Amino acid sequence: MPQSVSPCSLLLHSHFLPFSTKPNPNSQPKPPFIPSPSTTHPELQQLLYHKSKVGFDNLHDALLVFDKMLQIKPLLPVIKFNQLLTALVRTKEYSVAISMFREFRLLSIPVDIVTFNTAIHSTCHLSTLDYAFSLLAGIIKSGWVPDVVTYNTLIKGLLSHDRPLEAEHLFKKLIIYKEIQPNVVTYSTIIDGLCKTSNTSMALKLLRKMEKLGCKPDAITYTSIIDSLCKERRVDHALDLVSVMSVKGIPPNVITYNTLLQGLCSSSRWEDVEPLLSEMGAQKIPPDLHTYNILVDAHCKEGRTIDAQDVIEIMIKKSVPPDVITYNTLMDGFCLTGKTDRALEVLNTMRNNGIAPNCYSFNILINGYCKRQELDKAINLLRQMPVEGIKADVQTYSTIVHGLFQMGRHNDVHNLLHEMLKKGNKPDIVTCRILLDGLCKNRYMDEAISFFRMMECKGIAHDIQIHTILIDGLCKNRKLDEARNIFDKLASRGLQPNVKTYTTMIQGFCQEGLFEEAKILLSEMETSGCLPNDVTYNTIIRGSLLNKRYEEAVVLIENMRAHNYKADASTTSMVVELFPKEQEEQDPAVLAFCKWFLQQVL
DNA sequence: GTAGGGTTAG
Repeated sequence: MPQSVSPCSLLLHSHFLPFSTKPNPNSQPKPPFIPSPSTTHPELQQLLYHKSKVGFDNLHDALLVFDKMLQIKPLLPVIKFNQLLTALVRTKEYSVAISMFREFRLLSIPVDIVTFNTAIHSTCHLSTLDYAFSLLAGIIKSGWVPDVVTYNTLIKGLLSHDRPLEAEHLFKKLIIYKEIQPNVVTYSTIIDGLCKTSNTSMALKLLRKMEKLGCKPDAITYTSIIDSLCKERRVDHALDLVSVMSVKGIPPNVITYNTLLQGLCSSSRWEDVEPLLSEMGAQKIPPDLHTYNILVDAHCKEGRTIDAQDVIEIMIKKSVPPDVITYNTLMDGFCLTGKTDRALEVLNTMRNNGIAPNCYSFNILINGYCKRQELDKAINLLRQMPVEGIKADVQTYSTIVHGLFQMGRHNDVHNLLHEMLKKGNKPDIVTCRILLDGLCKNRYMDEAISFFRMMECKGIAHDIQIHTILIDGLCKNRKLDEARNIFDKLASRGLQPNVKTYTTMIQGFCQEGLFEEAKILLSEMETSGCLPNDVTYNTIIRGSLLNKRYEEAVVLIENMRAHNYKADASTTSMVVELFPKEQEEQDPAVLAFCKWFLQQVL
């Protein structure tokens, strides 16, 4: 016989409430929800329907509803309990949803395939999928039949846990044994998985295949591929696909347009932004919060914080109030232009507008301070975080550690890393990169090499950036042979050098007078399909000057200009330095080169 | 009543 407070509720209260009772400051004030003995069944049922769409405001409400439901005799239909679980999923309380599902079973509350599917969905959001598959076994053992939703959920779960091969295997098995008829969600899920693992061409093939098999793709199917094409900088292809959608009578929605807008902005296709926004207007698709946030971000990344603020003004006028992401983006914009004081003002503005800063907000500002070498201000913010109920994360600590290393304050690094571990933050690959880089930059080369070996043993050194950092450290500390040794082993380790890796090694060769080797590596880089960037050109040009290869410098500079790259400050100042101070000491070749170069630059 | 797509930071 269920009590007024079920054992499950007690467990949940004691275990989860400390983290979930804080009211959400973003939500409008609402009358407190307390289902009382006078709450009628129809009221409760209506509330359940509503909450299954929007989620609960807090866990406490959810548990009160559950207790109330248990008191009703005869038991409410299964659909109502399913709505309760769905509401928990909407609140992102996945582990609570699973506990509650188990409670259903213990209390012999009837469940159906939808209940199981919702439980599986919750499980897929947690760290392990084992329970999801045991639920699948449970469905079959209990005599139910898993449906297409069950399998779609599991496929998505496998994909989001980085297990694409198992997802593919499951999909193929389902087809072969005719367990289910895949639908548009099945195909869209797999297409998105392919897109997110850089297999866009396979995704396009699957798109054609599903159509051939008579399954009509929808806007979501196309949006996944459009996003992938945009991220690969194939924006024109993405635009073509939108035309295809229109021809096929699949109208793009606001997410499709936002995806494209993001693609245009990241590819600096500003001239195409206005027309896209007009098209949205013509299609009667008003911009949403995401749309505005993309625009704010685009302006900020270009240093146009005034335009970004104008967009925010428009948002407010159009009743699309800015959220924490909007303000964080603006703060980042101010930090990018070195205006940390303005960024701090934004932090206060958001508080005044009733939007609570989150961990990101602090991380952005801390990063801004670290870049300006204002480490004490960064550390003050770190101390302010717990006061506001925000827990610093691994990124907060890594950012400050990076800043401390840049300032040469390696003694403070030690303490901060200890604090980070003590507070339960696990270092990630970025923390490792920062530590390795910091050791190299602070001339702890032997320690850096030992740290690298330790990472190798733990299996986390398999990362091109880690190798590049070590190669750079070795080169800068005049250990070219060791650097070269590691560089030569990259391919056999299955690592592909990137622009930075090549450029670092080229710099190493130039610095040691091995200009021929640098040139060979540059051509190797080009043949491998890795295009030199502005830094590569500036590096090898400085190398050619350092090695007195003026004629080659001329060719390289012309090459660089043909690619629309410019000489940077250090290349330019190097040329200026070359100008002999005394007329009599002039070397005609040097002088000719310098004159030519300055003509090019000025 | 359950499943699939888009925005911020080291």
